Amino acid sequence: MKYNFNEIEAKWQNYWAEHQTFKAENNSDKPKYYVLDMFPYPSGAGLHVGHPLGYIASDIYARYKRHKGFNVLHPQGYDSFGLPAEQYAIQTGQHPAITTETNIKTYRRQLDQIGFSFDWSREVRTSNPEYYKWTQWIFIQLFESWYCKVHEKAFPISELIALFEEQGNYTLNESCNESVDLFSAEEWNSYSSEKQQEILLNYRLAYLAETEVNWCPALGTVLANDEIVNGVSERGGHPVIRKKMTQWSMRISAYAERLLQGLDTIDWTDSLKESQRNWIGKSVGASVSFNVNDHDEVIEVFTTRPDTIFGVSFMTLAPEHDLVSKITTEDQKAEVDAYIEATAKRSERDRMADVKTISGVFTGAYAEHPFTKEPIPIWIGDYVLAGYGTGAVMSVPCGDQRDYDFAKHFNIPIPNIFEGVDISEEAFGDKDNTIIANSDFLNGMNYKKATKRAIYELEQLGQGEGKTNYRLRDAVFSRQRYWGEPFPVYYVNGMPQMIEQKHLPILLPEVEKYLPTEEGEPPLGRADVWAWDKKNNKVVSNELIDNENVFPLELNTMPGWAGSSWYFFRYMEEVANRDGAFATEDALKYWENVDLYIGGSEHATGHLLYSRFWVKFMHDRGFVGVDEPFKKLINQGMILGTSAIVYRLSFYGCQGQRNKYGKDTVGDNLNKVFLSSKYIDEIERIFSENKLDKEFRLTLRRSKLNNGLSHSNTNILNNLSDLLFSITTENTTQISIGMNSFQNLYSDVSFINASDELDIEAFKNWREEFNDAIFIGENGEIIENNNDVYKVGREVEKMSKSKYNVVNPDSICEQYGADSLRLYEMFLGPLEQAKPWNTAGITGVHGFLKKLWKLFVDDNGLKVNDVEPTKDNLKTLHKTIKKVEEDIENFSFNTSVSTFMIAVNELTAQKCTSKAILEPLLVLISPYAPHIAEELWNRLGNDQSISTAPFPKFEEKHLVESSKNYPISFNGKMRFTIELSLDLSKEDIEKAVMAHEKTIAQLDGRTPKKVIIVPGKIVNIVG
RNA sequence: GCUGAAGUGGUGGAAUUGGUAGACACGUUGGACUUAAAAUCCAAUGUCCAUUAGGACGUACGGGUUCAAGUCCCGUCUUCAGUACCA
Repeated sequence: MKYNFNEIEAKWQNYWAEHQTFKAENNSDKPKYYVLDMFPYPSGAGLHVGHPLGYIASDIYARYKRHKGFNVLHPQGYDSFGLPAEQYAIQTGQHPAITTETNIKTYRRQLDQIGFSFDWSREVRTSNPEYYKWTQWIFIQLFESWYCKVHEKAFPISELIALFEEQGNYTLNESCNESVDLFSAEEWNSYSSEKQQEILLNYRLAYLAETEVNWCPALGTVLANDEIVNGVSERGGHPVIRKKMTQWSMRISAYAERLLQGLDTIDWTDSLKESQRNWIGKSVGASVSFNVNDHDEVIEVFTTRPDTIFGVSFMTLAPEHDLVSKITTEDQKAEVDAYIEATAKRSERDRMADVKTISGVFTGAYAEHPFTKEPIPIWIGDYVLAGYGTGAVMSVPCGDQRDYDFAKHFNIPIPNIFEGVDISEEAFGDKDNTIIANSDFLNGMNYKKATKRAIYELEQLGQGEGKTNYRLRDAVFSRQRYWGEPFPVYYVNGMPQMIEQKHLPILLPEVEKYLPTEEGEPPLGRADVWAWDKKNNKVVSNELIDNENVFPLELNTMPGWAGSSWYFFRYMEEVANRDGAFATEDALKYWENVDLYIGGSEHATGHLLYSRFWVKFMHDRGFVGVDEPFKKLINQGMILGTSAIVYRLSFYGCQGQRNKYGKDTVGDNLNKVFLSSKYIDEIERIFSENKLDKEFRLTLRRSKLNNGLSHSNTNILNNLSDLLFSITTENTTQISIGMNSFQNLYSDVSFINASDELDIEAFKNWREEFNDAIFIGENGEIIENNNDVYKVGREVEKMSKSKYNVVNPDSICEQYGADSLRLYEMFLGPLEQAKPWNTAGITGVHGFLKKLWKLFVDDNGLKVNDVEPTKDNLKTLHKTIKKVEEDIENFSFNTSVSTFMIAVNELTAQKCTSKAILEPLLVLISPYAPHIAEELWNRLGNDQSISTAPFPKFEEKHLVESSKNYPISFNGKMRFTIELSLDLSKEDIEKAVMAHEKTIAQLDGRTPKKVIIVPGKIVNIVG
């Protein structure tokens, strides 16, 4: 009986679906375990073999945990709002919902055929109204909250209002925008409701503010920093400019410290935590105010080195700094304006790339040193960034290399305030070995002490204080797009108002076109029915807007990360109970948070930071019990494609006589010629051995080679010469060939066999331009009727359509089966590592599955019986149990596949037919190759799914050995092995080894200086 | 620049605590079966020297510690990912 994987896999996929085998229970005596994948955006291209890698790993873990007696939640869904469907809608007019639905169908079919143990009954889609209702609800909660820095916690805004009414804002410490003025309780109470709302906006965690944004005119939308790659939009590569706009923002900066501290409580990789730490960018130091001479202005700076305050010899402002225009003197105005204009023209990209050029201008103004009262010249320079800190720095050239370079360049004095340090060549930045000098009351102190003292003195003067700065900026939350969550917001006199929870969801309106309006409004500006009737609590036609009862609704939509910041809670709730809340209290309490999260590292500073922020907020407000969403996180590495490259001659150098009609037919066939990769390697070798310039051309002449080169192998060129002349017309007398004579073209990888040989017929028929191609093969033949083979060059790079290296899982499943695909993806290498896909290798794991099958079934049917297992059988089984269990716990799935292969090879050699061995083996394999495991399990007479079977128990006693094959080394080099009993003492081992004939031969009469014996491991003889 | 990860046969990769480097698989070569191909099975396969026996070299490069180093320490180079001229 053959291993008919197609039939088996379809059978069990249907069985699992029908029996809801993987449905999680919210009431269970078992311990819970929540395994989650980053849900996919359903793109039109469907899945390629790289996508399921993480899903396969998480599925193995989920299935393993079920065997281990856990109640496992392993759901899946779709991040179904997003730009591609909208772009498609703009091009074709098809509603994004339809595109999305179609794509989801494809995804589901592809996912199903791989045999995942997802609980689809809990599926979520972020674009479903029943889902985004709760995204809108969370947004409202954020709007209705403020952050108290004293309690490090968010509270309802109503409590802040109560505080304002009682004591104004003089005494409060809360996270708010910088611009808020101080007011007393009386003043607050006297403000109009509008003014109060305006003030409150500065405190809300979701707030409306004018922000500088990355505006992409071509897409008509704002982009996040991580959506911009090299200064152009990630999608489409359009230019991006900076622009001020009124936008919804999220006050994630309030949570900077907690997001940082929380990293210590979760099991993520160091590199990922480090990314987040860098992104949050905490630096501890002081803020210092410098009074500007002859002005009322004060320059605020942030510094991490207040201890170097006496080393300040100038100040530098960002060219965009507000004070620049106020303090610049008449004399310097022209120069300053010119500089500002020049900077504005340079893109952010230019400014960042060009680190070496030092530029700046003196403003003519001076600030006063807080302690010495000396005047300090104020400069502007583009190395100071407006967006970080206060956009101004106190420059200490002796302690900071950039300040040093700037001072040197403009001949500004560089006072030395470090004891015993030479600063004639470069700045001294080593704060751990610093002793301060020439600094009044700081003299003789180290960095730590001087910092404390400087801050103390600044505080006495009222010109500074200790301060912690974070790089993390508030996150812009508005997108000028159609296919996203609409805001539950309408405007009364320009002030945003929330729609009450009971009227949610606010459904996305219909529009005729999905483009921004001609006036530059977002696509929702095209909706005719997009106004809020406050009396009747419903969305009504825009014509009814009267700004008394009917008001305009928000035109922006939410960004992609809104829906993905909380979806893991939605899965916790069974569909039947989903209406009343985003998840019930019981469900949240039972499932808590995600135990294992698997996904790509590209979300390190986006999704993974935003969802932590939302969860912390929801925790503060008591909506959830946990304050971190993902306990353990693993990033799967990318699966790369192995492109196949064919080399086409592309000629510039042919000479000869014209034909009798005077027509130039010289070499006219050569541009159809493809050379096998051997020739390319050889020619490259000849070029490098002779140190030839890339432009050099080898000259091939008819019937003789004349290139004047000394190299080891001219045969290949002679042979090539013969071949090429046989292809060209009679008139060709000379062919020049160089490194640039080859055009590297991609072949579709499906035309390549396991030995890198091209299927020439398939390639010729692939595209018209290749129909009459001529191939020169590895053995120096012009290929006709399989007389030679053509080998392609291979290159590992990202899978992409244009490189024809994309492999689709559908064809793999059809040809080898889902179990082979699953095993092979794991077998490729460590989960977290990037690795190339090469379909050729899949025969290895496929062959393994066939061997496994044959262990159970032969031509007469099932051959498993109740015979007593042998010692060897038991040893193999228990060795395998131990290794596989350790591997799964360590996410080392590649090595367990090898372990299975070894086990099956051994059991085959042992001719094992014992059910006591083979049945537990199936359970071990079932997380990896569930279909074949179910089938054989079923054939062994089990009527329950194998997924309910307990994981086999490892028993040490079967692995206990009585003897060991000792490696005997001489001076650390292993020479031979000796089989010795493990009971022997050190002395006995030494005796046995020294008496052995091979030892005597090896020593050749010498007496060893020393014999190292590690019982059970090794013997090393020195001397 | 900084941070993080990595560098092992022709290829993907093993070696989890310093103890037989190259497991497992692909590919290659030879053989069996077959009219033939596919499939399957058997054997060999790090490099070099040697008919054999055996030997030398070998985990990016240069040093070091150790009876023993892919693994630990110091220095250098290369690749990949992230990032911020961050005061």
